[in-house]
Amino acid sequence: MNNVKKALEELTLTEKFRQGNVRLNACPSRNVLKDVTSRWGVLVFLTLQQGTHRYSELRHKINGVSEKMLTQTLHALEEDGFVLRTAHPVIPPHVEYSLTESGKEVAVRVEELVNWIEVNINSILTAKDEYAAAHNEAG
Amino acid sequence: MNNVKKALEELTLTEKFRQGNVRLNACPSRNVLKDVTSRWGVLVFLTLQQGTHRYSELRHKINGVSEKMLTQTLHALEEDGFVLRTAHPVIPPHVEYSLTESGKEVAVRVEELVNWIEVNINSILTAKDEYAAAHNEAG
DNA sequence: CAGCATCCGGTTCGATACTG
DNA sequence: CAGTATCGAACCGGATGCTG
Repeated sequence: MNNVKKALEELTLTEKFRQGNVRLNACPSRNVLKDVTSRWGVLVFLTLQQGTHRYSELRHKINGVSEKMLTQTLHALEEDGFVLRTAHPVIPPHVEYSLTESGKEVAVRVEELVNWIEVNINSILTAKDEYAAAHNEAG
Repeated sequence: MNNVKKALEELTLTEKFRQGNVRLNACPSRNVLKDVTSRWGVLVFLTLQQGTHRYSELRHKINGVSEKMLTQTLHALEEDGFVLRTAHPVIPPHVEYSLTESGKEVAVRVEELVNWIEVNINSILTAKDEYAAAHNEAG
């Protein structure tokens, strides 16, 4: 089946990455981009840009995120070198997340994008209404 | 209009489900943000920023996108008022997609983000390697 | 050429329950 | 508090058939 074939190709890719220093000509930036622009990745950047946060603080501020997805998102961004994880060996556990230097670079660009959308959300919604009306006039 | 009123009520309901919060202002932008930062949304912005494209051209340039997802993405962005769809009534069909003014505004910000990542992809990958090494030193 | 409708396997998401 | 494990639900993406 195609599935097997595809899985095999992906395995090969994974192994290339694992074995280390192979710089693929295929764009790895798309993988990083996927982490950054992921649903919760964006919100993590926005939140951490305002300073260091604990896990529970992130969970509280990023409304709607599940534990699993927050953990998963933080892991990915940590692996990409955008987020720094600092675990204090105390009981109860105390873990802090902050942006690295490169993380801050990304964050300002993410913020510019989000900021534009928030500023223009009203005209966007208006356009949406008009679009819906135009496509639903027979209603 | 009744449509607007009803849409507003539905929006409020959606907000309650999505956020469980009273802040009506923060949430619609999150929906738009989701469209913009979606996996293929980003690539559509980047491609259309270079000019008008036909459906098949988009499908060809955005490597890996399926027909269904491209259609779905274009619909969402059109509804948000970022993409303009122009269908020429000829046989065979000729449909062109381009960015609206607000779409262009978004596109430049998306491009800045992507551009930074592409420029810094090497140091990001290096960091990734180091991270993997540090977490895998036992072999 | 540019879609839409549908089915289906695979992946991802998210709530719950549980661990250290 | 900060996660992990698990399972059902939702979503993604390919294939196919049909339309104009």
